[in-house]
Parts: sequence; C-alpha cells; structure tokens
Amino acid sequence: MAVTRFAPSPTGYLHIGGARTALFDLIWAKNTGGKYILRMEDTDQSRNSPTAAKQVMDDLSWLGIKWDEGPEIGGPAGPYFQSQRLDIYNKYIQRLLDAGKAYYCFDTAEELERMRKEASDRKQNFLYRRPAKFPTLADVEAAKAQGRDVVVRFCMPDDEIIVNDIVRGEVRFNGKDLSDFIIQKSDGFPTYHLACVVDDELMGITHVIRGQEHLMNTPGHIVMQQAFGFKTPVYAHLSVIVSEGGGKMSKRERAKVLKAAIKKAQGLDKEKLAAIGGITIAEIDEFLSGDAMPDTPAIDAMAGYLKIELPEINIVDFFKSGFLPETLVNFIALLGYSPPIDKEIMTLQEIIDTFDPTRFNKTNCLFDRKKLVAFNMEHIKMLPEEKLLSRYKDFLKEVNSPAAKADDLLLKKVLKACAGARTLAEIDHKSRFLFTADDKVEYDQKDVEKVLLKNDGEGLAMLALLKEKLAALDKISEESIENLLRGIAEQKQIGLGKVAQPLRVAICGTTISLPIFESIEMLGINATITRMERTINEYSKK
RNA sequence: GCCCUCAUCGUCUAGUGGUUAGGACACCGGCUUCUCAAGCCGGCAGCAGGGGUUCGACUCCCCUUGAGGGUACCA
Repeated sequence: MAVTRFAPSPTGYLHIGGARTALFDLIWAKNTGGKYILRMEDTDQSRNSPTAAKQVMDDLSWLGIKWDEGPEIGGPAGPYFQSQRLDIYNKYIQRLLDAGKAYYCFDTAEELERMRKEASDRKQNFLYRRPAKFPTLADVEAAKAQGRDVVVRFCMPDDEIIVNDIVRGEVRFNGKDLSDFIIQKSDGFPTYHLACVVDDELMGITHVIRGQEHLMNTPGHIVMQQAFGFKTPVYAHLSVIVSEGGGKMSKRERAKVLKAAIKKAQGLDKEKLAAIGGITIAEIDEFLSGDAMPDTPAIDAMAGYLKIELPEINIVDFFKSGFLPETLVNFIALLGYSPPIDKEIMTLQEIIDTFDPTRFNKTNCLFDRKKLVAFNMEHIKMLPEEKLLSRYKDFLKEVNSPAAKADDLLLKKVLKACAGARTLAEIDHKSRFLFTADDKVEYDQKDVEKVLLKNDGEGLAMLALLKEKLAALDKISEESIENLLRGIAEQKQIGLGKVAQPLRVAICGTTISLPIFESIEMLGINATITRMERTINEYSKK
C-alpha cells in the first residue's frame, strides 16, 4: 500500500511534465490500493498567483486525476496548502536549531555573490559551510538591527549519502560536495526542502515520485529525515521530458517563442500589446531585455493578438488543440515507462492494473506530437458515443465554437460523420459550415478557381444542374441524395468528384469537409439550395 | 568550472551474454476513395566511438564523445 502525493508549486497552469508526475503518483497509489494526496507547495510568496492552485486543480480534474486527500476535499493531515502550515514548520525548524543541526546566518546577497564568484574562479562548485561557532540569538538580534536578513541553514555532514532510487538504483553522493542549504527564508517561510520533508512524514507519504530535477536535493532530504528521526520514503526520480530544441519542456518555451515574435514584429503597437496582455509597457520591456516572464494568461493573450502559435506545454493547450484527456493520460504514461503488456493504446484503468514500478526507464524523452495525434485518433474511435459527445461539448465551449450551441442530435451526427478524425478541433473545423449563416460562407478562392471556374465554369454549370435536381427531390435523406448524385455521375460518365466537389465548395466554401451526402442532409435542403444559388450568383458574373 | 544522471531506428520503446535486434508513431511506395482524413498491403531505418572481460557481447567493466539535470532566501 503506497501513499503518494503530487506536490505542485501553484505558479500557473499544469504543464505536461507536472501532469506526468501527478499521473504516476496516482497510478502507483491506485495500483497498490493506497492513497493519493494533493499538496500545494506555495511557500514562495513572490511566485504563487492566487488563481494558480485552482488552475492546477482544474487541469488535474480534466485529466481525470482525482485525489483522495487535499484541497477542496480535506483530510486528516490538512491543511494541504503549505502556506497554512507555517507554525508546524517553525516547530521543526526550532528542533533542528536546538539540536545544533541548523544555524542562523545573515549574509547579504552581495556577500553570497562574492563567495560564488570566488568559488568559480577557483573552478570549484560554490559550497556554503557552517562557521566554527554558530551565531547566537544575540548575534541574530545584532544582525537584524543592522538591517540584515536572517535565514536558517541545515548542516550537511561530510559522510557519503546513498540514495536508493527505484528508477536509478543506488546513487552515491559525497556530503562534502553539498552545501548547508537554507531551510527557512528571511520572510519566515520554510524552503521547499524543509516543508517537503516535514509534510511527507506528517502525511504518511511512503513513495515519493517526482522529476529528476529533484535528485540532487534528495541526499539533503534524507539527512534531514534522519535528523528528525523520520522514515525515508521510497524514491523514484522520473526522467525529464525534453522539447525539440533540447532542454526541459517547460513554460519558458512559450515565453521564448513569444519573445522572438515580439522582437520580430514590425511596427508593433506596444501600448496595445501591453493592454491586451494586461501588463505594463515597462513589463514588456523587461520581458524583452531580461529574463522576467509575464504570467501565462498574459502570454496567451499577447500571442493571440500577434496571431502566433505557441508550442503546447500546458495541459490546457492540449485541451484547446482538441486532444482528449484519455489521450494525454495514455501518452504521458508511456513516456519514460513501458507497460509489461504488449499494448500501447490503454485506458487509465488498464495502466493502473498492469503497473510495474520496475519498468521506468532512465532516458530523457522527447515529446512527439505526431504520435500524440495518432493516439488521439485511436481514443476518439474508442470512446463510447455519449462520452465522446460530452468531451466534444466541453471542447466546443472551451474554444468558443459556434457549434457549442448545437443540439446533441446534430453533434452526434457530426461526430459520426467524422469517424477517423484526429482531433476534436479537426471535427469542429470541418463542421463549422453547419453553424455559419448561409450568406456568411467564406469561399476559398483557390478552391473556387479549381472546382467551379476552371474549364469554362464546368463546375458552375454542374451546380446549376444539381440545384434543379435537388430542388425536385421529394424525399431528403442521406440515401436519396447519394442516389441522386451517383446517378448524375453515372449518366454523365464522370467521376463522383466532378459532381460532389462543386457542391462542397458551394455549401462549405472549401474542398475540405465532411462526406457530402451527410453534409447536405445535416445542413438541410433549403440552406443547401440557398447556398448554391448564392455561389452561382457570386461567380457567374465574373 | 564542479556535482549527478543518461545513451537501441528520425521519435517513443522491447530486449538483462547466444535474437533474422521486435513493436508503435513518423517517413516512403501501392491499393481504396466524393474532398480531407481514415482503412488495407508493403518498404526504409537503430545498438554513439574506442578499449577490455568472455568461447561469445546491444547486454558486464573502463575511457572518450554527446545529451540532460543540479549548482537560488524556485520548487
């Protein structure tokens, strides 16, 4: 029975790497019949936005990841926001201080910077080591009086520290290489290290599954656990997901693309851009020059204004691109892990049931969007009709599609006609013509040329003929339409394409759309004929 | 720089001393077709390099190279 936890720092939307960690925490717990806890690590007052925790929870929920204990649900080990547990941490920090395993210090930023520079000049890693004699409370008061910030550091021993990791095996560290790290910041908040160790114990966490970026922190955590007399949990450090350009796949990627676009944009109205992003011009300049980064909504808004596509990093990005949560879950679970069964397309339940913690692999992996698309197609095919419909409606609402207002019956027909589609966005695009006013259909000029005007307007002539025939049709059904169109093609000894394509352009404005018979049936005969007339009028005169 | 980790087709991976190195996605052909998809059939493609160990190394060891992570009063 494993008790696991996902412990995000609520700084914005949940991104793909975080989602994978969250997923494996869930899988591990559920596979062993254990418990899955969500804990918000909001100990950095400057980085945590008030809405971020909600966003992360929404994203987890969308993915179908439910926690047994945590925010909004509660539980015996709460509160589950670290910012609400300060008194607990203070008690533990005091214990370390009393035991002489932690000490106060009050270096200024400049002093620290100088020490770092000295170390790098000596071609050595910067190491903070405790003074021979720890500052007393009186020293602390004196330092405070001088206006110095006071922090608490934890004493690292010189011994070898062994981390037993499920993914990586035995990893050895030399305590001599590790700094006395800070456990309490000058604002009184604990750092990640302290809060994490204390909470894992208090919440009964047995298995810590997290990203590889935490591997170097682990020896420090283990020593601290020993100092407190805590049990050391089982560790599993997952390999990282890297993006095409190399480097960890993170939200920085999106900022990078946006920054490049802003710099490239000619005659850009910076004031307008700032207004749209809800930030100041100064903040934009700061963003362009340094490494300050606007928050996610601001980045999204500005990208929308500049009409550029940002790489998908956050879970919502994939939602908006028309991926199913089932697809993401399946795909993410296969990154750095391979199930013991010879099967790729799986439901979350199957992944949980067959989970084998020895089957993680150590290699960093690249996120292959094309494969994700292929997986999405499989999951669209696999999902029961009702479930797909509900996912599709969620999607339409999210992207503000006019189709969001359509009734279920029509949407079901659309979904059926789109069997084989790869994303929900594709389905939406292909069926937009159904939700466009008859006189608002936009014609793709290239398609018009190719299908209607070419060869002396043979397509247009076909349209005129079809209009008569369709108008004369007394029973409108997919079948009767098909019979009619096929009949004409046969009679004229031409391919069905010559008949269907002009019609398609007339009703959709483009040559890419749903199958033509279903299209007409769903659009309705009146609208079809209206659109044909409009097309004929529009292009006959030219 | 220093510390840590990793290394099988383009990508995700199977493989744990003896395999024709398997699958999936991508890609390339062909078939099918009212468009786009989908579907069906077929194909291309890999053990980073160099040393050992061994009767035998993709598999074990060492080095090189390459990649990633850490090096914060971020997590």
